Amino acid sequence: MAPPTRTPRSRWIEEGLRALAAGGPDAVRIEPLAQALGVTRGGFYWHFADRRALLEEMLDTWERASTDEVIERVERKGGDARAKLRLAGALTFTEWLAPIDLAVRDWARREAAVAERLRRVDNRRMEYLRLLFGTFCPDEEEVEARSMLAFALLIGNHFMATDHGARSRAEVLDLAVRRLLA
Amino acid sequence: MAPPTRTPRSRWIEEGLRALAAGGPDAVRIEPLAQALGVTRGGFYWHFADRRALLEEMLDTWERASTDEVIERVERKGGDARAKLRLAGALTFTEWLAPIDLAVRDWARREAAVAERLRRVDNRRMEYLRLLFGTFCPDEEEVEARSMLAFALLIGNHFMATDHGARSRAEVLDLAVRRLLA
DNA sequence: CTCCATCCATACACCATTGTATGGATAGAG
DNA sequence: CTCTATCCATACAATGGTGTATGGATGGAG
Repeated sequence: MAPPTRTPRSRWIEEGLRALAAGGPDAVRIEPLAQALGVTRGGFYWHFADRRALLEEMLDTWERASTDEVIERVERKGGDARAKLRLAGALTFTEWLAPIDLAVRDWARREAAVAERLRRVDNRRMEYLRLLFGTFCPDEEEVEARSMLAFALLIGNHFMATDHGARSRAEVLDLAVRRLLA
Repeated sequence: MAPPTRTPRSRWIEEGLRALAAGGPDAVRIEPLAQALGVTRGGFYWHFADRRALLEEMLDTWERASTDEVIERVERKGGDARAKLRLAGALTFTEWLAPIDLAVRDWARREAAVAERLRRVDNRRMEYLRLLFGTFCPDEEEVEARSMLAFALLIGNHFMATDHGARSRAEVLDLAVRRLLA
C-alpha cells in the first residue's frame, strides 16, 4: 500500500537544520534544500504546507534534541554534580547542536515565536543547572550567579573571537570552568 | 560649488546599521533602506559601488565606535579598575550598540571577513579587560579566567532567554558581576 | 545669472525564490 | 497484474530584490 518513503519529512527537517546552522533562518530556502536532497520542490509541498511549516517543525525537533534528550543522557550516565555539569555542557554544545543553538539564539532576537521557544529551552537548562549547582553550593544567590555565569560562558565561548596569547581557548575555558565549579 | 548633501553616505550607513541590528545582514537591503530614507535607490549607487561596499563601511563605522571610542570615554571618566570595568561593559552594550554587536557576532560565523574584524574588536576589548583585572588580581591565570567570564557574561546576558524566579535579570547579572569583581 | 557638483527618479534587464496546479512515476498490498 | 498511496517533475504567475543607464533637479560658488 505504501512504497518506501524516498525523502520523508525528517530528511527535509534535517537538511533544513543544517542550512539554519550554516546560514541562519534566511538561508533555509526550499529550492536549494531540494537541490541538496537531489529532488525538486515537488515533494516538499506534499509534506509541508509552506516554508513556515518547515521552520516550525525544525524548531520542534531542535527543542526536543537539545533539552530532554541531553538531560536524559546525562542522568543515565550518572556521576557527581560536577561531572554532570561538564557533561551537560559538552552535550548541549556538540559540533552538531552548537551552531543550531547559536542560530536560533540570534533568530529569537527578531521573531517572538522563536524567542518563546528559546525561553522554554533556556529555562529548562537553567533549572537543571540550579539543581546541580545546588548540590554543592549552600547559598541560593550563589547558585543563581554560578548558573548564569556557566550558561553565559558556554554561549560566549562560541560567540567570542578572541585569542589568548600563549594559551589555547580550551585552556582558558577550563580555567574558567574550574573557577565556577570550585 | 556643492549644495548641502541631502542624504549623505553617513545616513545610508546609519540606516544600514539599524537594519543590521534589527534583522541581521540579510535584512540590509537597498530598496527598503531607500524607502526608510524617503528616497529611491538612485542616490545609493552614487555613494556606493554596490551592496557589499555599504556593508563594508557599516563595519568600519561599528568597529571604531565599539572599541576606541568606548575605551577613550572610560579612561576620560577615570575611577578605579572596578568602576572602569562596569562602565566599559555598560558602554559597549548600550541600547544602540548591543544589537549591532550581537548581529555582527552571528554574521561572523559565516563570513570570514567579518570574523576577522570581530577578532580585532574582541581582542582589543579583552586586552583592556586583562589590563583592568590585572590591577587587582595578582595571578595571571585568574586574570585570564575572569576576563573571559566577564566578556562571556555580557554576551550571554543578551543572548540568553531565561527567567530567574523572583529575581530580575538585572539582579542576577549584578550578583554575577559582584562575584567576578570580588 | 550661470554653472556644475551633488543627488534623485525612472526605466530596464535580470535573478532567485515562493506557492499552485497538474500530470506522472513507482513500488508494495491485494 | 492491478491499484493506490506516496512522492516527484514541470510549468506558471507573482514577488521582491539587484545593478546599470540616463536624464533631470537643485542650490551655492563664482
